[in-house]
Amino acid sequence: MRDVARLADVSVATVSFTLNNTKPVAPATRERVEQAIRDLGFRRNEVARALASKRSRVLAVLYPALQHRFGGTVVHFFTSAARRASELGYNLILSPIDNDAGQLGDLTAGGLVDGVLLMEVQLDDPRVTSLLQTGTPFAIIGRTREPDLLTYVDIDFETTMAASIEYLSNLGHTRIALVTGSVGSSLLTDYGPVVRTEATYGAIMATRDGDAVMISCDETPAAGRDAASRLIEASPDLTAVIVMNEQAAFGLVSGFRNLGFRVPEDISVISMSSSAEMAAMSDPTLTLMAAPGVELGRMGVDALVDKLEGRAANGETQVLLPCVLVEGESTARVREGG
Amino acid sequence: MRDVARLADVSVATVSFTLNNTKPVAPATRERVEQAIRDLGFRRNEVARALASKRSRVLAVLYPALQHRFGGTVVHFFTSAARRASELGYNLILSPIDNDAGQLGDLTAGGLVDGVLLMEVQLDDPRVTSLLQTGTPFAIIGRTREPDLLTYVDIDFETTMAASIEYLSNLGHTRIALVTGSVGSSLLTDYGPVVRTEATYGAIMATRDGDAVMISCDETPAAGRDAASRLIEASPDLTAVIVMNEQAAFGLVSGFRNLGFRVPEDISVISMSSSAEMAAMSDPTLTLMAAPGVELGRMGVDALVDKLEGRAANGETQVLLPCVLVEGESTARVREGG
DNA sequence: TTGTAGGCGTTATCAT
DNA sequence: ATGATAACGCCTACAA
Repeated sequence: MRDVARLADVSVATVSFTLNNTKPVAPATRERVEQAIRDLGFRRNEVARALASKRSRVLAVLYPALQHRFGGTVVHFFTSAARRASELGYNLILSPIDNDAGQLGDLTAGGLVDGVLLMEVQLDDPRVTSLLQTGTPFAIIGRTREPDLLTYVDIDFETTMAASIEYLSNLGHTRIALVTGSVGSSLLTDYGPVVRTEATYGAIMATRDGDAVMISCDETPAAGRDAASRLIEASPDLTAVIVMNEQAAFGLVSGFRNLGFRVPEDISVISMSSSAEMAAMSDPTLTLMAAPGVELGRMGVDALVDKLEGRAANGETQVLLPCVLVEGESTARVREGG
Repeated sequence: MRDVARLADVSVATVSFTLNNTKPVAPATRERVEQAIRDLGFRRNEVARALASKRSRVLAVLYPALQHRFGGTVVHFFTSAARRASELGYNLILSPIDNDAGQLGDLTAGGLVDGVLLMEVQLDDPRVTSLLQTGTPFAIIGRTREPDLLTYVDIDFETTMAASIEYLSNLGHTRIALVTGSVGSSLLTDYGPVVRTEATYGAIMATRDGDAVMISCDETPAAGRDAASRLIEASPDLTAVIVMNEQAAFGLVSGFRNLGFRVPEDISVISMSSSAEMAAMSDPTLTLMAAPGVELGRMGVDALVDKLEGRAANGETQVLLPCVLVEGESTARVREGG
């Protein structure tokens, strides 16, 4: 930068001003500076910039290293978030964290990270508390139990569930079961997506004829096959299933088939909050409510950067995005007498 | 750090020395310093450190934003690489890049990134040339056509293919076909995994009885179903298929089923360089050669960091890892008379 | 073994 | 509109 200043015959300050548009610069000098920059192939040193400005323009996305989803949604999310960050002049660092404890302190305390994107948040998440205490700016992908004062971007499970039931209803289904996921059994009661989905399902079904039948199973195809049996046992005449368990959805379909039920002729299956790539791999292909991974990534970054740049005008940004219906071959009008 | 020095009654230099083990420090003073650090909850500023030492301890993983695989392998890779980086005191930033062109210059020129991990490299990759020109330290996940002078970590497709054929041979199969993947048609001839796999397949089959039958199709289940027909047409009496196309493998199985061939009774299918999570979602579950995503991530980072820290003793690090066989339900002994 | 002091390359304040 | 210059917080010869 000194070299640029010398070549353009101005001071380093002026170079900085034109580079950042931080102060008015005469068109003539600006041109000289830009020419010099071009001639020298100059790139400003981001590290020095970060030190002087006390802002590194680096974001971190925190996600649980174990117990993660393998679906295309995660990759979509990462990619989208990284791209949006890049567009806004930021970089995105990946931080898989094992325990729920305080190794996130290392990141932010080091000054390398301006803000944090928190994934797979629990309803009562110790990491949120920790981030609040250290005063680290952060945005949540998901929602805690009381998210009113927090910045978050989440899937609108309530709307999505309503739309799923509505869709099946329009096909004539009344006996609609719900299958959710679990990892071990501990997370069940504290995992927002499951809790909200089950609550909404229960509430809507209560206003209708059919019984509410919910079960949950591990996130594996094998568990899904097993779930099919349990489902038939619990509700022999069901005609439709909503599954929020990407892996189990596959097992469910083959489980039903093994039990002599055809999908979709006898039983319709809809995979909720899944990815299109996954759903297409099933045979028959699954009708799904596609998780908005790309949008979540983009809007999560937007929300965080807004906050970092003091643009979070009125309070905290809070966004809810519904999944979008993609029709596959796993749903059909209810059979006669069903 | 000034505060720490004052509290411990030493100079800032001494604090730095004990923090970095960069010069011998008397046990007594070291203890005082560490106590002071604890008392003050001091964290050294990584940005300042980076500026002064000219090393940011930040790595970037470059991967094509579009045209990416959705399998669990990518997530495994990212997670493993990020964790290993963290263990070594580095951070990993995610850089999806669109065009093959020079936006990677921005990254490295800014001084924010010490080194680069290059994914999904083509046999003749312009990015490699670019990185060489700018003198950016980098390690490749994959191999170029002439990788002798480069640092790389790649799947050993040759060994994996040999093992796959061997496995099927031992089950009595002789008529073994190969299905590879393609995105559009452009990448086919310049994509290392496909080229090496096909070459090895061809070479091995040439030494055996059975004809070599290779086809390729897009990375979608639908294309896989179509491929099943083409395969039967080309080789009506085949008894086994090796698929290096995770998505198409699913379509292949259902395609065969639709054509009246049972898997594995009539035709065995083995999915090469896939992820266990994916393969388990098939019904029947797929026998696979599991891609070593975790190992690739770890070793890729190791290779790069070795290079950065001048520890790349004798020339460039070059690692080849074979996929490991995981038996599923999609392979069986060849049927009588097959 | 420890201290002193000069950078590292920008930003930002205060003059001019 | 532009220029000097003091931070920014740490590392690292060089001295002691």
